[in-house]
Amino acid sequence: MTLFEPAPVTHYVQIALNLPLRREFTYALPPGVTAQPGNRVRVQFHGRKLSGVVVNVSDTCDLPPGKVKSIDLVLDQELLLPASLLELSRRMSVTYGCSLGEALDATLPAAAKARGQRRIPHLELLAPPDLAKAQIEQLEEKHQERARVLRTVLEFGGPMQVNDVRRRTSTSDSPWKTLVKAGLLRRVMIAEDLQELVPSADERALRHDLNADQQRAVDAVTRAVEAKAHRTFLLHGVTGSGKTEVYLRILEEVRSRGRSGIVLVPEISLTPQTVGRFASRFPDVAVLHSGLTDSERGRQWQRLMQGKAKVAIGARSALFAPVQNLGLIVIDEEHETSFKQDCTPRYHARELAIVRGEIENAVVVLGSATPTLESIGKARRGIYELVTLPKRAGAGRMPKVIVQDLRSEPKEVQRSGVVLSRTLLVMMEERLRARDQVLLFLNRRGFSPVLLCPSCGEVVRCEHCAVSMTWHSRRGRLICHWCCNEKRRPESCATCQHPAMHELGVGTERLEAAVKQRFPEAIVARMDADTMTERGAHERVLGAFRKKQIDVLIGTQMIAKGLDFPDVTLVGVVSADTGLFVPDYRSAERTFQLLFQVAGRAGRGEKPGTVVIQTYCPDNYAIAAAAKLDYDLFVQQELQFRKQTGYPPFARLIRVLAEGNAEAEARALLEKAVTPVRGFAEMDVLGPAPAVITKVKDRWRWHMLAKCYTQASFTKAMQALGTVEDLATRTCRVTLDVDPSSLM
DNA sequence: AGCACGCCGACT
DNA sequence: GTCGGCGTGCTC
Repeated sequence: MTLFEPAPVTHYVQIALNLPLRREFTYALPPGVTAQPGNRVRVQFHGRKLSGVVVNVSDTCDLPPGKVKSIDLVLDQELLLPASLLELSRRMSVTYGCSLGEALDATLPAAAKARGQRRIPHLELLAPPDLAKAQIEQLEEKHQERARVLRTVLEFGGPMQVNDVRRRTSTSDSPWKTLVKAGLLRRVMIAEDLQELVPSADERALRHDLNADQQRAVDAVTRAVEAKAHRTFLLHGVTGSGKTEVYLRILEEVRSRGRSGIVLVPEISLTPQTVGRFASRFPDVAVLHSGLTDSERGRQWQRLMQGKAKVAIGARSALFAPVQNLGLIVIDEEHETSFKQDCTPRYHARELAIVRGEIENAVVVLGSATPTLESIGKARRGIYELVTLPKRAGAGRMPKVIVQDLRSEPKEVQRSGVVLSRTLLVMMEERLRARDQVLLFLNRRGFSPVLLCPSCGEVVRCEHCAVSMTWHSRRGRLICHWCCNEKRRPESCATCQHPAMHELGVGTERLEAAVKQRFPEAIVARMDADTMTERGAHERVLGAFRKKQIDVLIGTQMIAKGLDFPDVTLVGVVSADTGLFVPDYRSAERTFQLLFQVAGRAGRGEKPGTVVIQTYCPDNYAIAAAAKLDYDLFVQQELQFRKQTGYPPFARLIRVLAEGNAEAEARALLEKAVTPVRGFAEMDVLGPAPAVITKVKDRWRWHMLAKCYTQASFTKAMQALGTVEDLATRTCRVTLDVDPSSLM
């Protein structure tokens, strides 16, 4: 027994809250309560209960004592955020300009936040379908939003998540609430759709023997893992070169050394097949995806933290898997845009993976058949180590590519609207006769993107957005692809009263009609956002295509990636130029990538494949390089362009976007936002300028772009721009976007 | 982000 | 005379 009781020491904790406030708050720990950095706690904040994360603990506090409150309680002691993930969140907040609390919120699994079965609001049709249809007609003229919401739920054919409805119809809460009040819809709480991602059992990843290139890749990465130092590898492997087998072997090596691995795949690749390939080799895989219930995700988290699972696989957010003793992070298809989060915190999982690799001395492997210029640029400068798989591993051969110059088509064909060249038509006929299958790719939905007055040249524009409206013939409406606004097709030109409007350009609807007319015997199906509104439509169409119940499949982006059908021997790219003239420094890269990926759909089986690329610009370097399936040729030219213009990989971009009800307001706000970075060294500022689409949903948009040529100037710019979001007013919003994925 | 406080226009 | 618009400021 000591003579003096130790004086009760009050401990203070710094708490990060999930609010757009770029600072932390100090709370006191009640006597007897302990907490450490990484603990989640519940606190009273400005009259409401919030949960936050402890980021620091100290014995002292320099705030006036009356100001400091005590924390309410420490939540789930056992789910302590590891120090490395706390550090990763810090780096995220600095790099992407969000608060630490926001970064931590992205890092913690939605799972660990609320326990138990989560119930999600859904909307279902209450009125009989006939009545609903009649109501849609009625609402169409006066209440567009309500009509859209009702139609979307009707077409979906079952309870649909409120959030999905809002996203699909581009509306707020009020239209569906009004429909609920009117008794047409009902809001039901449904336990989260357990789309359990059961690893497909028939997806046995057979242990293929590695070829020399694959073995070299495995050895190189394994050596780096062995060295326990951070390194980044860029695995450049053509389609079908067996990248997955390489990942699997490296993971085996990682696991056999008692270390763990994380595999990130693009959202669309997170399927039972993909997961099955990993699960069949690693029984201890933890699958992290959006379809998990909170409690299930919490369980996966526990398994990883306790080291019971050593491999985590998932989309973007699986980067934050709390694995023990991390050895490897794989980013498959590193060029995919879904690795960039498009809401706060706007982090890029690929870039953050490298940060995590640095923090935890882990190796990062970026894999792709068409690496981004960012990654290949770093590989060329020796920042990443390049490993190539130049040959296809299995039976498939690279397809033959034919470039069809549309300028040489007869004028009457060009004028007819749908351009299907003679070459493509002849080949389609031949392949269909042989009972092979054909894919036609056109990255534009609807019938025609523009309705033009042939007399005065006016086009039908959206009243709410600075874009033309797309004519959708099946629905018989003009639709704005930015705000979903619809309207009736005008009988005559609104400006000059000319009696007929001309359909300019080709979308998938028009293409479908033309193909059906030209090949009446063939079974033609279309896959785009308009035909895929029903539940399960995706699987149904792809299933039918696999069973060869469909001869020609027409589609947008949706069919460009990952489809693997052995009887597809012809792929037609109807218009390779569609994305080429979008005012974005990446338009050539996107075009090349898309063409390369689409070409990869042909000749996946024994039979050789052919790709026909139709274009008005056969000499454009992106198209010419894609036609030769020559990635290096494209990169060589694109790097030159990027160097001249000062874009990535020669700069890191920061975009600031202001959106306001009046153009002047957005502009003025942005002028204010730029001032702190004007005249900085080693960087350039473009703008303020109107955004490419300068008005969306009646909101005017201005932006600026900071091109930072060095790490130092980037850091400095972020310090200066860190607070721009605080300039926002009630009517004008400001967003900061590092590594922006779109400049529109 | 939320929420309170506070200052000027159209309504019982 | 009050109800309510949204600008401003603060949150340990």
